[in-house]
Amino acid sequence: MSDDLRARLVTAGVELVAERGSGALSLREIARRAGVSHGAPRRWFPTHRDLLAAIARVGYERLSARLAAREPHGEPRADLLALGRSYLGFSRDERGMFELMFRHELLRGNQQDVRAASRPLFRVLIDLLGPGRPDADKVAAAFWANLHGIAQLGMWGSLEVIGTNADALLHTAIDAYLEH
Amino acid sequence: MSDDLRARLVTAGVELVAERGSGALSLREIARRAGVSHGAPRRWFPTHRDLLAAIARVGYERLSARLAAREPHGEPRADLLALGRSYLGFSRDERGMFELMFRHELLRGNQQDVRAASRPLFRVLIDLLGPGRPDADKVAAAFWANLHGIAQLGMWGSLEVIGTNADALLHTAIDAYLEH
DNA sequence: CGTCGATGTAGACACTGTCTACGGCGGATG
DNA sequence: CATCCGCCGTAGACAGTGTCTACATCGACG
Repeated sequence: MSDDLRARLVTAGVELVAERGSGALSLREIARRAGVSHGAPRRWFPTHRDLLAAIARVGYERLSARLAAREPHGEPRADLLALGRSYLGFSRDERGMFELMFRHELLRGNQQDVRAASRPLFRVLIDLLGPGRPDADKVAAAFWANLHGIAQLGMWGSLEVIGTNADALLHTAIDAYLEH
Repeated sequence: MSDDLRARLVTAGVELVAERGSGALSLREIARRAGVSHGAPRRWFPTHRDLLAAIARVGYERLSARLAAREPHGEPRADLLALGRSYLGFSRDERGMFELMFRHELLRGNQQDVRAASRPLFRVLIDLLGPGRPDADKVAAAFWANLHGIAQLGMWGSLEVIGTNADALLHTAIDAYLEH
């Protein structure tokens, strides 16, 4: 055995991205942190990208957990607000991980992980946004996109420049999508 | 003279990103394409990041031009649709450039360029979305975020998986933001 | 004509991801 | 018990990268 090293490499990457950002995730640095030589990761991950994808996967799980942790009020507006705040809060608190999770190159072979992570989010959004509509899935996807776009804008500081913040934009997005 | 080389390096980068994607923009490859040694760019751009930022800047200009090219119909819904399609079309046609333009590391010192590029877009959005509202700027920003999020989702193929497409999501976003 | 600053060259350096040969160790097999 | 064999990590090589520094070249100007 064992895939002990495999897990150790992933957690080393998770720590690294939290401490030093998504730019510090070189293969050799992760190996160094895990206490092995630079060739060792290759036994578990064929390529650097695969290791990064595995690290991003725990990001998806953490985001899912955070979104699931909220308890439904029953009132759509309050629930949407709580959900959106969880999402935006994650993008703020785990910024490096969030960047990693949605890197273009990584999403190539990883989009099924994204889908798996966003499926529960989707179901909740469908319940909250359009319980009877035939296009409820489209509405949920569009709101998802809105949420993600707000997170992005907030992350690279384009919002303070305009004189607003992510929470205010979340409110106006909810207003827009809730006016049935 | 001359800042001839400066311009040549930028256009070399623009060609390169169009042909081989945003991952092919190494400093040395750009220099090679411009026909100079790998040390030459340093005279004009202190660092690799600065060169990339200059390349992204022509992307901002192209996007602005594309958005400005549309002629207003006068009808908000049709105008929003045309505007959104221009944005989404750019993200599809100039994918590598679009990725480059919104890279996290680049936007550090470049966000004023983003702002300059998005200012005209903003004004149009304010006119179309909420001509009389006090929170018109927030509505415009939120719709901007929605548009951008849709472009992102479309780019990494998450939409076909759900069984929809960017244009359909654009329609539902417009529906949401145009109700009242 | 001589000097000097600007501009590009060439090489070094540390670092990266990938590939390959090798060593050691444990467990299965004879 | 002895002997393989396969797994797993090591170590070095290789090409490529961004940055830095010494050097060459060339044109303008006093």
